[in-house]
Amino acid sequence: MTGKREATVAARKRDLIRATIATIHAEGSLDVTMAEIAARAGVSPGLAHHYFGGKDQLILATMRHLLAGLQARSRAGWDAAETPRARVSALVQASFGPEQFAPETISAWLVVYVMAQKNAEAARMLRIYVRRLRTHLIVGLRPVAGGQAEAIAEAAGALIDGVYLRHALRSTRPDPAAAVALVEETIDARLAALG
Amino acid sequence: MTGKREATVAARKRDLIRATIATIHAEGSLDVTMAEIAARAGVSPGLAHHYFGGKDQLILATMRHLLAGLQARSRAGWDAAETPRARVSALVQASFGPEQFAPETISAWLVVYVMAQKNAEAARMLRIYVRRLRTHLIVGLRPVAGGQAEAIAEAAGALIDGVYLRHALRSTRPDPAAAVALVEETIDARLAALG
Amino acid sequence: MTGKREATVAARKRDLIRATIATIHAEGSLDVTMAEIAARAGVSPGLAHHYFGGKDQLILATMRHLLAGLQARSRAGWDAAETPRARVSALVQASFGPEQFAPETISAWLVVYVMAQKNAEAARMLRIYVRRLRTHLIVGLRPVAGGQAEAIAEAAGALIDGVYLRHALRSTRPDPAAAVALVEETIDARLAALG
Amino acid sequence: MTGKREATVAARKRDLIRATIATIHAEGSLDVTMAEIAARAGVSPGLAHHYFGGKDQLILATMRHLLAGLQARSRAGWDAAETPRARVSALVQASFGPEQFAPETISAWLVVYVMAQKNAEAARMLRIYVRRLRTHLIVGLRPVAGGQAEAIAEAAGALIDGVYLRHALRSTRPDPAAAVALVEETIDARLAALG
DNA sequence: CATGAATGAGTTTTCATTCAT
DNA sequence: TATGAATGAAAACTCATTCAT
Repeated sequence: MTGKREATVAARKRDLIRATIATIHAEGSLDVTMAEIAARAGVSPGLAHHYFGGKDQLILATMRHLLAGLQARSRAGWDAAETPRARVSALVQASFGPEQFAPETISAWLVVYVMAQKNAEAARMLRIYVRRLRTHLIVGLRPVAGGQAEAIAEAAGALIDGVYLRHALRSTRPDPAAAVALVEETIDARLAALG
Repeated sequence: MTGKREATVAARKRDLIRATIATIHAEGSLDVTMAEIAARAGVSPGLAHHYFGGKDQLILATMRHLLAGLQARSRAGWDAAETPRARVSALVQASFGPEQFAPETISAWLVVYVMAQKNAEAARMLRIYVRRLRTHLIVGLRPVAGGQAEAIAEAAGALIDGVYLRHALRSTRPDPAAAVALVEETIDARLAALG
Repeated sequence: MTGKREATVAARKRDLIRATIATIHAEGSLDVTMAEIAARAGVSPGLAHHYFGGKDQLILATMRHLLAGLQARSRAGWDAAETPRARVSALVQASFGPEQFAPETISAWLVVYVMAQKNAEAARMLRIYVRRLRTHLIVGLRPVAGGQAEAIAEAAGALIDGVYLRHALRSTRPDPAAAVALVEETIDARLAALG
Repeated sequence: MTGKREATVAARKRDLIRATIATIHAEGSLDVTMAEIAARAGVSPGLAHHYFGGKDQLILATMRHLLAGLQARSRAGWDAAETPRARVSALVQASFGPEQFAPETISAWLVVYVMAQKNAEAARMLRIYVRRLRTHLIVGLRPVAGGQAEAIAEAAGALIDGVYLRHALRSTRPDPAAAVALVEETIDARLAALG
């Protein structure tokens, strides 16, 4: 009985987070109203509050959801890879996975960056993500790039974010393969330039 | 007579645009009030409306100001450069010039990307900027990169944007030299990988 | 459950419409603020918006309320009357019924005419009212006035509106009986002049 | 020198009053801005203030202009008429003279009635007009209507105002001849009904 | 006298949040 | 729990009026 209820609550929360992403994409900014999100999730405006404690909390929860999804994908690919270079590729591919590189998610990411400008918690979470990606890239690159691992990791990380940013402008469907190729070719070139 | 007046008006407008950038940076988002901007510019809230016709128009004017500054710098560097490769470097350096790569400007750029999600004019202007940078990069790269010019231009453009985005998170002073080096090294690596 | 709630909502809406009429009368013009109306209705300023969607919509709803009241009265009198001439009288009496010819309503009518100058929907509604009154007057007058029915209907309609307009200026209590007499005597005279 | 200046001042004032009428008509309400009126008159917003002392004063001056025009016409017709009945007709015709019955003037009249709801001076002026028209109508009607002169004057006055009001709704060009006929026929009928 | 830049008070409108049911 | 009616604070925007030039 409680179990079922809790399941329902969790489902509602998930619905609300999904609705938040969808609404941000539809609206194109953080200027989304709780009423709009709630309506899209099929619940009352009051409920969103009740569950998350406020708009900021809901946005943060959404952000956590995005980061968790990205991290899960990264970890899975990382664990499955067998060489350092393959581990780096796994991180790149995770960034452009079907769920992460969807137009809705891209819009949400952009908004998350904006939110991080004023919300300490959002900034903290985003910094952790950036640092973690950087650390993993370095670990993966060290065996093949040595002392240049940091620089290449830096470039690769910025490049991934840049590709996201540019797709925020496009109306065309994002092409994950092209995005991956762009980043991979750049990493390869920088590695080749070492020798 | 009129001259002096017009100069004053133009000066006030410039003040307001500068105040807009400063306020966006201070506030960290597009959620800045006209009153706040006006106060920072030392004018009444009503004046910003009077001059620009509304908040959106003021933001767009600010955007135009940023793009114009960037373009002026790019053009100057481009014209002064003597080799194709040097022209490409000029574009990169223009992107990270002291005014463009200041924390205030970085915040404003981020906001502009967000605005472009819902404002058609903002999207149009941003797309023109992206296209122009791309075109120039290709022109500069063609002699040295041949058929790979497009791919490298794409990577370089995304990288520049990515570096900006990452600095939007940092509280430390942006380091133009490091940013330029990051991009230049990547371009060099990709060019080297061709031969 | 819902029934009670809906009743409350409908009641609040009615309150707001009544408050609109009262405020227009007290203020003497369309220059009434939503805050003023809301305060008179005992609700928050935001609620009027929530319910009606804006000031214009609230005024239009008020207008609809006035026209509906007038029409209900007209129809009842019309149906109860047994001769054509009596039907005409019923229309005249409806125009000067206690609710329609109250000072508050008179003020509101004047404002409605002004609003119709710029608001298409208001103009449409007012034109429908004028046309409907005219049509009914003609139907009632035809058996007794023949080909002169149109001209007399026109005069009677204008006279009713003129009496309203003149009472908008007076501070004294409107006298329905005198108003009815004025119009009736004129209609009688014009009918008498036929034969 | 002063003469010329004063002539210019008077001309500017006249321009402003005409611009006020035109703007009220164009805008369809009292919600006209000083800036709009001034622009239409080809002067600066500040000048309208300087000349009239404020918006209310300008509107009142406009009202005075309308009433003066109407009265001049009435007096001229009255003086030229040779029988009591002809004097009454002169008043009716003055009300529907080409300048008075123009769409612009009709709009302005409506606005004047609205203004009289809250502005004491406007109400006073309008009441004087109504009383004067009434008095003159009675004087003209007395010889032919005896004790019924008051009642007929009342009806005629209300009818004139009603015809104006109804034309405020129409988009078609007002037809002075038809308006005069409507009122005249009604007066004739009421006079005929006496015998 | 004339301008029009500038002000700031006043109004509409929006929306996160609360709370009675 | 869940609703959605209601609030009220905050923001954009308007415009009569002022005043330095």
